[in-house]
Amino acid sequence: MATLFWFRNGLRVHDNRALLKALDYDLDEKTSCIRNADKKHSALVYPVYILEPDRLKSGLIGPNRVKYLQVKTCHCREAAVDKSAGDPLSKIPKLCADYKVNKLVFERDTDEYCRGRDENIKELMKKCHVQVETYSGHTLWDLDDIMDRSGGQLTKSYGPFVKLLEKMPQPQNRFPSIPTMQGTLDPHMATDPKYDLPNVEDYLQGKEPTTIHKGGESEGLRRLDNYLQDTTRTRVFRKPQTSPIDTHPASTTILSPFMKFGSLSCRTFWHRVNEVYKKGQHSAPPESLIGQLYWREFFYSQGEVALLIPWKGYNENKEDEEKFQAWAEGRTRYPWIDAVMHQLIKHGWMHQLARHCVACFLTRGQLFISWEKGAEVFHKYLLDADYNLNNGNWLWLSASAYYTTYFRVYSPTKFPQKYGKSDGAKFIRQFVPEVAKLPDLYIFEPWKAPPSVQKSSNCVLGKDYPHPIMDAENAKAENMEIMRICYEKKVHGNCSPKEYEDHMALFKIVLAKDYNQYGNGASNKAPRKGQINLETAMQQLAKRTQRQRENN
DNA sequence: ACAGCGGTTGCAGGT
DNA sequence: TACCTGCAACCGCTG
Repeated sequence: MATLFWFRNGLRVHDNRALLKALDYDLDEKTSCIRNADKKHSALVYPVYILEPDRLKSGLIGPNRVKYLQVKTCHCREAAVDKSAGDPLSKIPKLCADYKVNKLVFERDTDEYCRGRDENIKELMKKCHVQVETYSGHTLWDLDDIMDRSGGQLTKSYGPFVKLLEKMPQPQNRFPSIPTMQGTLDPHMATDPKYDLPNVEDYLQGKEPTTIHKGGESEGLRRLDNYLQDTTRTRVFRKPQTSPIDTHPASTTILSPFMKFGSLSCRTFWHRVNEVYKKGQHSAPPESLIGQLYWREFFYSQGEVALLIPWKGYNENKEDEEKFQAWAEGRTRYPWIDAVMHQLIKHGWMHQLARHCVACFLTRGQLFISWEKGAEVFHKYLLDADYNLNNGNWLWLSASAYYTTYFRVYSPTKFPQKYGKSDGAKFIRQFVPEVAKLPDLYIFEPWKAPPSVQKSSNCVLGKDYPHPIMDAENAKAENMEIMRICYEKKVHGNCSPKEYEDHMALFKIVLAKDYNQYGNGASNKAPRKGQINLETAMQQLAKRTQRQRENN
């Protein structure tokens, strides 16, 4: 009899509990040791990876991530992987029949779509009399254990969540790499061309991959080694202190794509970092390197949240749709925003704070367009695109849930200058050639360059380079006022279903931009100290811009 | 029940 | 350069 091992995430042979189980190793779960490492294998194991053409062809996945799957995603190349393509619901039963399999093993998935798909597979397998074994492995803790420990009511705040994690037993130690797969595989696998790696050329949509980032298990482990070699950097790592404009080298680890595919084990990451922490003082969550792993755990653990802020984007008018497209393609003519979007499209990776800037711009900052539309664009282009983490971060940043200080808005012009004018300018020049010749002084705001400078920089506004799609300061003031009203009426994050009707009624009012009705006057609460309505906000803005003009 | 506290990463203007 | 405050006053969680 034989076992089918289905690779999805968890594309690795190091610390792969599910794969070891499929190979019928006797594991000591307490010490993460293999008791019978030199065992003689009696059953055949067929590892498969199934490309899902519907998902690849639908345009939901860009060429960079498609290509990422083609590189040696894990050492299993040596073991040969069936190049199956098709819908798993029809493919898996067929593979089971072809290989005369009586057991299917895979690592449990974390997202909605995959969990639903896996439930269907389990039902099918019941009918085929194939036993199904699944194992947790993509997260540091089994997500069910986290939920149990929280008493079914999981906090929406990171701090208490970390306290919860710290009360849990330590993450399981990493399992050793598989001793050998020799003798377990169908001997034909080594020579039969159908076991070659999947050919993904068909799914590239005629576009060439442009990313500079490499994938694969070896590369992930090498990157981790390389980063941890600098023990001081590892110990003092504080995420908000790292820089979004550093590219060569980046100021963070860029291990997220490996974590997404599971070609680097989160337990390997956790234990290796903690080994370095033993060498001296170190930073702590949320800012530390371990803290980053806990953010991942946080968003994987979160369930549904109510989405009540009336973002634009679904009954959109033409103007909003054009603005959305401009954002998505890096044509807002705010060079920092466009540069980050071009980095996304070209390389498939940006620093977290760069993601914040463009996400803020699309949602509560400037365009007030739904975070879901932004999340779709990120999902298509990011190498590390992950349903839970992507959506969770968009909810956070748009202040739809989790994060509530909506009045802290990233400036599309000032933010990149925090890291030094010349370095910020260098980043923009890398990705927005139209403004590359502008001096550092004007590259963040080309429309402020005097005509002579525009001319000598081949960047004449309205001729070589269009004007911005809207005034960021005005849009910010207007949107912040809508957000203020939403928050005042508790139209955000998690609300109880019984409040829903009230909120729906408010939507209509907010959507109709009837701000003043719902500003100070119509509120049943006394106005808070300092509360302003839209009109006042606009007046203040006018005053500020007047002052700026005088100073210039 | 409710006041007080803490919250990964804002900005502008100051020392 | 690194840190301070004022802005206006949000939320979830804790005791």
